[in-house]
Amino acid sequence: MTVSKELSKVYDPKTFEERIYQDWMEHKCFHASPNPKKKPYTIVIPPPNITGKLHMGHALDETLQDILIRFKRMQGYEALWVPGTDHASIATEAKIVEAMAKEGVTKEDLGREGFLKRAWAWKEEYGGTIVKQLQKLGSSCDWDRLRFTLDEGCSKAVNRVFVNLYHKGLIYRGNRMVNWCPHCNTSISDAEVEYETQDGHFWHLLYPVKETGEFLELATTRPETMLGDTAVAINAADPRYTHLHGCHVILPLLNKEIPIVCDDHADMEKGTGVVKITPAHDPNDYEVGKRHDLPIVRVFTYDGHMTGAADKAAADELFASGRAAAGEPEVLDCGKYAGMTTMEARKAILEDLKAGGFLKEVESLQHEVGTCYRCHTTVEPMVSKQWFVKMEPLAKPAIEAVKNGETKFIPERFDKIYFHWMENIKDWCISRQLWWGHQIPAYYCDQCGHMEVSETPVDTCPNCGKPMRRDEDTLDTWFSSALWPFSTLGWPNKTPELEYFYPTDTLVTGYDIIFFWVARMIFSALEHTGQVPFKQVLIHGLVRDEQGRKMSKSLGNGIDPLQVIDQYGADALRLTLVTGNSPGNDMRYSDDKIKASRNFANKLWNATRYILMNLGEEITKPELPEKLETEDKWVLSKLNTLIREATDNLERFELGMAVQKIHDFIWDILCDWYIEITKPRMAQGGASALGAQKVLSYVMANSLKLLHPFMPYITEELWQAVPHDSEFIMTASWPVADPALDFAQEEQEFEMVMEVIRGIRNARAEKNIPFSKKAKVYIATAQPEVFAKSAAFLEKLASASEVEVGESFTLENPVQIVTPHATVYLPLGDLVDLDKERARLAKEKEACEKEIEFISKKLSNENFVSKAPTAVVDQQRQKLEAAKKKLAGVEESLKQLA
RNA sequence: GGGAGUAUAGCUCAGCUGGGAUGAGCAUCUGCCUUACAAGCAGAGGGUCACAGGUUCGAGCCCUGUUACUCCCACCA
Repeated sequence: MTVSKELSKVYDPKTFEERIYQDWMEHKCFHASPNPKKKPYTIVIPPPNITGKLHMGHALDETLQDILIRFKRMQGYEALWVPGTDHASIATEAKIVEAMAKEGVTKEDLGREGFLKRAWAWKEEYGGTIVKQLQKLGSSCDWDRLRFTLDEGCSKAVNRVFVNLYHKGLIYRGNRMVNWCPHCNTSISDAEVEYETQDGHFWHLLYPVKETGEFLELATTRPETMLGDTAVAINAADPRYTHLHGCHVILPLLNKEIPIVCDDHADMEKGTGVVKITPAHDPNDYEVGKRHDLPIVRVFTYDGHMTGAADKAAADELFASGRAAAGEPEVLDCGKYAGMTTMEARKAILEDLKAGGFLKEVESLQHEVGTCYRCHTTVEPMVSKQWFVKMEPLAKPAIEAVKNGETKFIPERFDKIYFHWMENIKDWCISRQLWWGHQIPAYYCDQCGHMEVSETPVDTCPNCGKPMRRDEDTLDTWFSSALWPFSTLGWPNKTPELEYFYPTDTLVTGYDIIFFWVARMIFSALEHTGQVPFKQVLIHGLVRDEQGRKMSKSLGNGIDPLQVIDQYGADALRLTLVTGNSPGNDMRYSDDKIKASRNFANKLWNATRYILMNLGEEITKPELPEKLETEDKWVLSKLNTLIREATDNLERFELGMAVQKIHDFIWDILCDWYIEITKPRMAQGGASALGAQKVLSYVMANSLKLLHPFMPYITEELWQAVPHDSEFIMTASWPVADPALDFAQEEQEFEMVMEVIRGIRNARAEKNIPFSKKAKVYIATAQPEVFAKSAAFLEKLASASEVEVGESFTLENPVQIVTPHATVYLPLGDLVDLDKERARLAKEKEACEKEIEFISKKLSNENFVSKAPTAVVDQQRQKLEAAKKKLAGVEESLKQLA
């Protein structure tokens, strides 16, 4: 890498970010492989969808991961960050189908093979976009290990898992009530249903009772399902309907006789206490149907229309052939309604009911309607034959693993959400009526009805020798991503990577996919590898817009991270995302924040320029001079504290805290104080200047290291420019506090000088004295040695023309600034208003007395002294001492003014 | 119907498992182009830590209750 000691005057990330990333790549800085000499640290990326475009959520997620992985890498771990992408079955298939529609081509036109060919071509063309975008952020993933959920290795893992679970009886196929999306034309899992509050109606219908001729009133929000009613339920204990036990109603429009059954599902408190039962299209009714052995009559097609003669014929044929599985629904020919969409049918049926006198009234209401999380089409519950994972046996150990701390959520409160979900989990519907995905490894013989589940293709029936047909369906996308932490490391093969890097360490993800993904990884890993997939789950929140709204396509309020990077640089974006971010909480993005981050980068850039401008040729690596001045010791001691605290914060995943402290150190301690203080020394030249140069280089090198995980580009660029002792900062070692550089005494002494400087600045600012107007400073102190060498600092930082240190001074009407350790006299001549000075000092006196009273009261409290920790008590005593000293000084000053 | 989160300076948020809020950035006001940086420097003003109780020597932090906003879960016909 080229060393450029000439830095431009203004921070311009565009000139180096890309070059640095290339350099890292060429030098394989991101690569990790099993290394017995080091401890592993592993993160697997939450694989973004190949259809995806980088958004702020990704940017936050990747930034946090990159900070952790860079930190651990510098700490000496063999740090592996496994990257990859997700095939995203529904999303991708929908996208391709949409593109095809523009050309007037349908899936069916191409056939399965043709479609998949096209899908893979699409993946080759666009699937890499998101990867390039991740790289712009500076993500230090091991790109040699880039994986895809549909690649060979992941597919092998999927098949192995499916077959294993099947043979253990944990995967089964059957007719069950599932959520059906008529738009995506597939079943979806419970987790994929999103409930939305919608305005709807309660239609009160009247069903005539066959035996008595009376009308039973019941209400429904979905009248079109009435064609599939196979009973009406009442509660056995309901006195209103005792006389109807065992009776029947005549289903309007169809004139079909269906029974009145007694079931607890019918709630006497609600409405009329009568409920229609449609086992094929309502989860509750399905259960009632099972209890009463009611027929299941399907009236909707899978693409959201009313069934007709052809649908019925197909079903009838299935029954006739004897191949109908248990629970196979019958199908109704809906006659005049056949072929209508469910909404059209609703309208027509209501009209007919009204005409027949079966519609009593219409009531408006708001209710929760299940919609597809992909397309937000209203989900139709349907009985359908699907594959399921039996969850209860898998959930138990997964709950246990979090309970006993093998996997920890950060913050902890997400435990509860996880437990609640796991404890109430239902079987997971994993089959999807899609083509883009892992095809289910099940084979059927149409001749004898035999089924084989196998990792390898089964062409002929082992039972009767006839050809076998593979299940057409594919698996839920989340089925493969559930295996991600181990499938990417080579499982089911016993690879060295799996051996070394697994279980992984930290999973970083948003709280929105705990159910979809995190929970499923945990039970899958425990079941198939016997270990948890990761030790910690660091949960972050959403990045919202300036007004706190969720960023969304429909609102058009999304901010493109790539544009931000283009304008301000990746480092500024990263710093913005991590600053003030605390685990589990949402954050707001704002332009002001990004500008503040960019400004910090600029500050750091210029501080480095200052160092370089003053750097002696003989300094080639960061090293300390033999003789350290008080201010050197002060800054080094502060640096030690920073190293300890920032490291501690990082280890506890308090990334926002860590970066805040590093930021403050660089800006306040290093730039505003230490650099300023070196200026007189630089001007002076000689050993003193050289010493300052060395300390500056040393402190800067360490600051850059500490900041590197957060702002990798700028720190690398600057590292190359300042004296450094490692080729790349990203592979340099993490700073460790050196106890030899703890200087408590000098820290305190220098703080005394700072107190004086602040005091003078304050007094001058109050009186609006311009910086250029210098004034002589007299320091009266009991510790003259502390202030002996401060003249240069005071001249530079407090506009002192000259400094005199002594035990006491008598001057004509000076401004007096009192600190606990000194009284400063500023002879400002006409600028001093004696009355105002007296008033100011009187106010200070009052404040001191108040403070003394407050602390004394505290210290005279027996309980406080005996019960509070000694450190706290000592601190209070010190404060009291300081306040008393200051009071004495103030009183003395007042006396002089009197 | 259950559960969770949030409530701290005008705005956006920190506050490390209790020790006087020197809180931070932005915004506002004052003065400075002090040769690294005006994307900067030095200052100032600004807070009953949502409300009411309780525990404690001591509460922004712990407990109880209340209010407001947000989110998640749930089969209500």
